[in-house]
Amino acid sequence: MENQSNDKKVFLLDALALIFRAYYALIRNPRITSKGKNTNAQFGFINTLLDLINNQKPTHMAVCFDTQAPTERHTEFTDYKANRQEAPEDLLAAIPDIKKLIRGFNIPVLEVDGYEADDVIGTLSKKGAAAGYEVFMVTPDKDYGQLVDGNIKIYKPGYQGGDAEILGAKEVCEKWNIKEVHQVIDILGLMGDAVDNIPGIAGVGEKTAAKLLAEYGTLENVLENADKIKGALGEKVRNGKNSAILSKKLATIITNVPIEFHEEDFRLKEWNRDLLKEVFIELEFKTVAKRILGEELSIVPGAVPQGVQTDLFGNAVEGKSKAEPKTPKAEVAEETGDTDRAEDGDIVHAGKNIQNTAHQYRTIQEEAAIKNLVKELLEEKEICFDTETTGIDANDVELVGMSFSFKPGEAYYIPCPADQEATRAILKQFEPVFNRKDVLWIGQNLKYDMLVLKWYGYELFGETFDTMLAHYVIEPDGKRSMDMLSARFLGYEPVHIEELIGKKGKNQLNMRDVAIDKISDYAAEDADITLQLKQVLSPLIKSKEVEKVFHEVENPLAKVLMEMEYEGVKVDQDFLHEYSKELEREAAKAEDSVYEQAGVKFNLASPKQLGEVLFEKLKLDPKARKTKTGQYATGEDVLMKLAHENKIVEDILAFRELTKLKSTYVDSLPELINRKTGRVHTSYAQAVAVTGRLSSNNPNLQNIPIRTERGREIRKAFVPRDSNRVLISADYSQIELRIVAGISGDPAMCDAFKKGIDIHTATAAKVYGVEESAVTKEQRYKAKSVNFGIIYGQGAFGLADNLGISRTEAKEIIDNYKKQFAGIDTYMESTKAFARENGYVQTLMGRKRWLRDINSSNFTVRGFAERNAINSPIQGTAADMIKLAMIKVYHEFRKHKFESRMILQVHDELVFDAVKEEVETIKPIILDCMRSALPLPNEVPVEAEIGSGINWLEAH
DNA sequence: GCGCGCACGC
DNA sequence: GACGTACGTGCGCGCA
Repeated sequence: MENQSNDKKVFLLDALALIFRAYYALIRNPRITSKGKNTNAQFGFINTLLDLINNQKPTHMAVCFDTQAPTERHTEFTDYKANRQEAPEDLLAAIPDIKKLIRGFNIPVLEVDGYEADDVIGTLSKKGAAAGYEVFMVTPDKDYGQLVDGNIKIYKPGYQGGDAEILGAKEVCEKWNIKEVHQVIDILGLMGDAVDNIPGIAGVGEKTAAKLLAEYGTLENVLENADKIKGALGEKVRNGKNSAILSKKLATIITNVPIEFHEEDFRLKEWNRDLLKEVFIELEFKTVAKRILGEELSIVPGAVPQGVQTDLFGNAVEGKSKAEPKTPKAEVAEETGDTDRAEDGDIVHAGKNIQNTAHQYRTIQEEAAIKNLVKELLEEKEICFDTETTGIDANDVELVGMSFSFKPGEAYYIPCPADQEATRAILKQFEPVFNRKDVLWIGQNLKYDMLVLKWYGYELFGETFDTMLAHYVIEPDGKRSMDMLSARFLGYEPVHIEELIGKKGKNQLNMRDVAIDKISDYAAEDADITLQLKQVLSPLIKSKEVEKVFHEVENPLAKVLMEMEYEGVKVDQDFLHEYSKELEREAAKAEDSVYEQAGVKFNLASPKQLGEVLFEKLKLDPKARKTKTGQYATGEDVLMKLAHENKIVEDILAFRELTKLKSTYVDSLPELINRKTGRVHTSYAQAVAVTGRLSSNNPNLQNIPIRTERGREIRKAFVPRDSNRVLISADYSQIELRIVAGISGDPAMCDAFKKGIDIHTATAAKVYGVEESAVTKEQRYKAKSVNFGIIYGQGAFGLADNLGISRTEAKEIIDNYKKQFAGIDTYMESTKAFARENGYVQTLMGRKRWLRDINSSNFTVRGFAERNAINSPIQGTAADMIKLAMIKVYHEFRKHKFESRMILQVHDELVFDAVKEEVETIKPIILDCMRSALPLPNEVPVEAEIGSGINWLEAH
């Protein structure tokens, strides 16, 4: 389309279709109850219009308004389903506003009674092209049909002009490269439910329909010969006759519309600014009005009003505009006057460009030179330290070199030879430096470097400033590789590691294989950059007011985590081996049973194939849900709904569970056992989860099964390292709810915790207005779900889904909950208000999460931000608390010189590999550390439970 | 190599 | 049918 000159284009907008789409987007979401002015109908229309004007700069345009709105055809459509008959009323309500907008923008209107925009373009295909114009039609999906040589040419979804026939859906899909049948409907300018009716017969899928059409030629022939069609199919065809005819009528484009093409009728004129202003005020489009009218934006490219960069359905439109879109971040900064953002921007420019700055990187190998360096390092107050190693698993690498930097632009690299004795000798010379207590160690992900050192027997005693963690507390979302941080905060792109060792893959080199002078430059630069990053990030830590969580939580924790990773946990290989065989047998049994019942062999592990078998071959559910990629959804929730009627589903679920357990846990764990220690050493990611939680990988020990009988067995494989030890597990009880109670100060909930009443029972008693002793199991279960939902900021919809109850009932429960626990409702509202005001929310330790979308005018985006606003302080405070507890436990253990070790953290649980004689001594210490780590407001008590046993399952 | 669907934890 | 459902990691499939 690029080669089309603008003055040869005419754009047609089907206003009614646009409103229709917006309207359905509205009513499909039950949470949208607003019937106010500022609805999606108007908004969607203006978005599409502005998008078009800004991107395509048409000189000629017309709105094709289906004037008999709803026209005969639209009326028929809404009759398809009785419950949608309310549609036209609201639709009509929006029309006057749309008309005002059209007048404001001074767009020519084509009013042709009783015809669709489709018909108009169909007709113009015969008449308009002669005038030398290309006619484009903007459909609700913003796909274009182009008029070429009197025919409408289809780009992406489009429609066939002229005397359009209804094609078999399959044929249409093939012809226009469309995956989903419902898109055909969009193409034809119709809406949703007619999906089932292409070619108009309910219950006849596209494949069957195509077959029928191929056999009889036309739809009319199919219907005429309906009696000859055998069985259920014939029945369906006969029953669906009327809707088939209607479908065809709906989709047929009329090409004899009484309209003539006159160039001047389509030419765009000046906007009527006064009228626009009036309409915008009326519709409360304040932001749009300000941007369109307050500034000279008009239709100049590069001046796309950012406030309307969402599509018809309220989704953010990315990269559609030729103008460089501002990031949402920038937008927030602008709207809230967030000076910190501006500060960030300044830093990029204020930062030194290392490339242009004289630097001195030196490789230190001679003993005398090392002595000199050590002497110097003993004097410095702050030292940046970095290691180069042979791999990324710190528990299984050799040191290749170390770099130090203490002055920007200067750095030293000390190569360490493959001969480990020689490397040890070099390290020995640095021992006094490592042992310094009066030094601040600076590094990027120091946990890694400390772990490498630990394997060589050294420890860093000084305090630490980890640039990765600094960035984590400054900006918990977003990426933070060193290259990225350098580019962003120093304005410099460092040498990328792939330039040394090649792209990742089987041919990637080992650091050991790279020439020393090459590594030296790279490694020294890393230390230099990290040092400079510290200078930049340090003031940001202060200005963002996150010193507390940074200095008191994250930095000290890194060392604790390092030690836990170093210790590892022993797994019982024999047990897993046996269990693997058992799982294998059972999985095979379930698999065979599925094939037998399905009557066909396929790959059961493939959701795609399974979906086809279940819903096409076995036809278990004629209304099977599909995923966004067009596959049948076969998730657990979907299958469970079919479970009571079909034994095959049971077997499928069993197969899923068994193979999941086998592949993810039983068979993988032994492969991650470290050769040196015979244990698995997980790695904790300290700067990944936006809420402040840790995450665990290689292996992930935070998702070991516990829910099901068979899954739970796996916990038996986690054992103490020798027979003189046991495992201890200590976990917080209802910690997140206690935090909710504490920070909201809700008297009812605080009281329940203070009295030590089971919180879900207490909740049920309140919500259902009964005595605690009279609460039924079901009431407690429902109350538990509500409590759970509160923590996640979930609404009635999610609750209903979770409990399998109606949304009405869910809403009732929630309303009652809010009444009984008014403090919680207030907390949720005030948290959202705080977020709107400040652009962030925070935990008790001052850990912040910035919510740039909290003031978004898009309800979906804003809703997401609002849920985060509620959830993050809760989840984050729980994360702060256990992190503080871990630091406390670690220091207590060191102080008492216990040999027992903390080895795992699973969000609200700590696991210890404990020496038997110490068990009774350390249990109260652990509990005390956990309870006192972070006292909650309003005297809400913090409780923890503890147990021990010969494996993790028993300890729990 | 990557996106997706699915499933495990808290 | 499409919209949404806290925070994570990892597996196998299917496609490029």
